Amino acid sequence: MALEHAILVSLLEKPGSGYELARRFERSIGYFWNATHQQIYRVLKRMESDGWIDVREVPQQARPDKKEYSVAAPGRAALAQWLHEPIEPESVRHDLAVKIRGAAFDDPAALISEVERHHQAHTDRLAHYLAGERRDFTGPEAGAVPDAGRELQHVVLRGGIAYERMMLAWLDDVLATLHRLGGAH
Amino acid sequence: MALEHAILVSLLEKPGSGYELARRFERSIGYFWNATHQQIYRVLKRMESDGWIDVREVPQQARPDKKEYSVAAPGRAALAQWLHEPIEPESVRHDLAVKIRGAAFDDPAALISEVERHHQAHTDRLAHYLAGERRDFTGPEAGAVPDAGRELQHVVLRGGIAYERMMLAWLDDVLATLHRLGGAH
DNA sequence: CTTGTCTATGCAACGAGTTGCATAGAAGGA
DNA sequence: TCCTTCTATGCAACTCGTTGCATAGACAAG
Repeated sequence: MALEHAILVSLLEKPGSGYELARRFERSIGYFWNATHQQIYRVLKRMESDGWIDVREVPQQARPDKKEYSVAAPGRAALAQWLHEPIEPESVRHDLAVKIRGAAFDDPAALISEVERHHQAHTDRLAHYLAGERRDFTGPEAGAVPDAGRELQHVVLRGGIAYERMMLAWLDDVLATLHRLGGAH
Repeated sequence: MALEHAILVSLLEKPGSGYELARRFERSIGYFWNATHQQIYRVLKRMESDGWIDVREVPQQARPDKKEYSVAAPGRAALAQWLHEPIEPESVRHDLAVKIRGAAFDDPAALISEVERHHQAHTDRLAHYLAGERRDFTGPEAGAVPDAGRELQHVVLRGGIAYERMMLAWLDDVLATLHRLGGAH
């Protein structure tokens, strides 16, 4: 229900086409809110017909023309309203947690390689976040003049980093547990 | 796609009715995988017609009769198969992260009370987890005889605890950032 | 020269998830 | 007495999300 709002934020940060939004959702924003290009195109259509966003046809050479979207006044208002509404604790879906509890009824040791794969994925994502932090949030200007947008993007990124570190520590705990159960067997 | 599997795990841990499953999803399991009673009843129907689970009508006094479900052999097999399939890094939806980035285009200070509400919710959930851990995973037998199911439930619970602690630390960071931006204003 | 990848947009169909409503008896409080 | 809450199940309608497929030009590698 908040894909519209995620798109509004992304377009306020920088106008762009549906395709570009889809790429952003794959990279930065998608780590906190994911969406496929189909979803994005459909929602952009609706937002446009609701007057939340404006379109501009941008002709290009050597590639198809694109439609660049930017946020209109009603879209800004809709975002402001959403920001003032309370939201509920998000609904989580931890497949891995379900699998771990399920492993009690199968072979726990068989999960080890799966958990190791996840460990690797989180290691990669952490490295990606840290590289982004070094690139975008270090240097002399950082901290001198407080830019709200920059500060807020940084605190969200710090959240991503904290999440990945927590996950890695937990996955180590899970692996140790699985090895213990496998060995006692 | 894995609600079936979450239900299978829950029914293997303890058979029960749709209503009981819905309550479990509200409490323990729902912190890692949430579902409404409508979804559960619908999926139970499908699982029953697929032969994954068995039903038993249980008459009761002073309350409506219930249908107690338990896992049949094909259900166990389906779960085992799923456990051996790799799963992708779960898709996340952090509304709050979107709101925080969106606050750059509104009043950051207006988010403070919202973030404080989330802080409170996570404090409560952490307390709930810790109480559960004290209740179910302490005492003389804990650690002496390694029971796989118990150990695996405990490691999942430790994950929940680690998650809540990480969130609380991050929300403190977010609050400090919002206060800094509000004060500089 | 064909195959594959990248940009760019979109339809159609299906499956998953949400919301509102309905039933119905028992228990407990205002 | 009436109102609400709890147990227990379910239908209907709707929106959201996913998957498969299609188009189409440009470019690079084999």
